[in-house]
Amino acid sequence: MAVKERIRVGGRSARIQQAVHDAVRKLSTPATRNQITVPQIAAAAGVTPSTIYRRWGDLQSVLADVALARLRPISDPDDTGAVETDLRAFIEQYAEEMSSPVGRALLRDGTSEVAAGQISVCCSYTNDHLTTLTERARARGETPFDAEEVIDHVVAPIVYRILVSQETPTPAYCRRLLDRIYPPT
Amino acid sequence: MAVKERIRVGGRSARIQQAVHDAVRKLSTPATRNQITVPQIAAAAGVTPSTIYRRWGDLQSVLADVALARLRPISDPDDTGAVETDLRAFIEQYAEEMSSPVGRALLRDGTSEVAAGQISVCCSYTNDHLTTLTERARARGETPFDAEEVIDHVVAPIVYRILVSQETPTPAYCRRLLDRIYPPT
DNA sequence: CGCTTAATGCAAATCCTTTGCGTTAAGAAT
DNA sequence: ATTCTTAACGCAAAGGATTTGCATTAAGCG
Repeated sequence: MAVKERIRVGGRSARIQQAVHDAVRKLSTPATRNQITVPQIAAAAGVTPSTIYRRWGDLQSVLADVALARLRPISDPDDTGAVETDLRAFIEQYAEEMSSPVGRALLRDGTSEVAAGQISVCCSYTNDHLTTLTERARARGETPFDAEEVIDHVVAPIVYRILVSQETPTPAYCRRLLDRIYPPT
Repeated sequence: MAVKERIRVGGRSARIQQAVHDAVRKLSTPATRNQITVPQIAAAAGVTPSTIYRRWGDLQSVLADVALARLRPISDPDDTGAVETDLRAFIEQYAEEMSSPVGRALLRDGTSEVAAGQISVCCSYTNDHLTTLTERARARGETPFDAEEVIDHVVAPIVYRILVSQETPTPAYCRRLLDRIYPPT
């Protein structure tokens, strides 16, 4: 179930959302992560379970929401001065972030939105970041990379390893993937 | 939770397993897929819910078990006589199968297996199939493809689309990916 | 300041899940 | 074939989770 759009952004509503997010983070130790329940979160956040059910729908959506909020800070990839190094830096950071237990959980929660055919937000974040890099490149007068190709042949393999085959993508592995986009001279 | 190994394979145990599988399939219309409950399955299968909980642990595991049983028939990729067409046929079938609600659910269930560092079953199926194809190629005296490269640059993008960006990988898209392994002459 | 209404709290009702215990039937031994 | 052992099952009660109706609170607005 999707998270409700919040018409009212200020005051109590925002406070409760914050309290719930904090509660989830506090309860999200690696050991207990799979046993979190809505009533637990509610108790830790000082609200009633029904509030959470009404606003988020189910546990999965709460976790996904928190996961997304937590991914947002990556938003601004470092500006290294050149598009190739920008992309390499971003991908390395992305792989490291997503490989961690937290990142992995975030990835899982972010992709487990079940309901409608709405686009996964954690996917559009990645798209946004890549777009930022290409625009930056264009502003510099550089030839930008093909974002779709990077998604298919760099991001996708990294995510596949993390999510499916349960291997950790090493920096060396990431570099090898990137060498397909920017062949070493 | 993993499905219990069944020590007793015949008789009542097998009958119930079959009944539960049939019940899930019968209840798995695209519309109702997300609202199936264990008690529903139990009722349709003519058993008590506690039986299902004890044997499978939770709803997720039941669905995963059924999904796996349903995907097993893919096991033997068609033999088209040449390694390239073998791979192309397999990938196309794989993409189609995994794009379906059932396949998608399997991928999800496969990745949501949290417990130990055990390798995901649906991942090892894929590995097995690719190994089958490479061995077949070798037996024919052909040069086999690099399985890891196929995973990274063909399978991974397909899975990423299904799982993360929620697009359907079209046959044309799959062919384009495969053209990187076998460039069109 | 008062009005309107979305969001929350509370509590009851419903449904899902777990668990203890007696029963059934599969598989092995006689 | 019969008996024995025990895994798997059914039943029912207990324990949580989820849903829902209704009263209350507090945002946002004129």
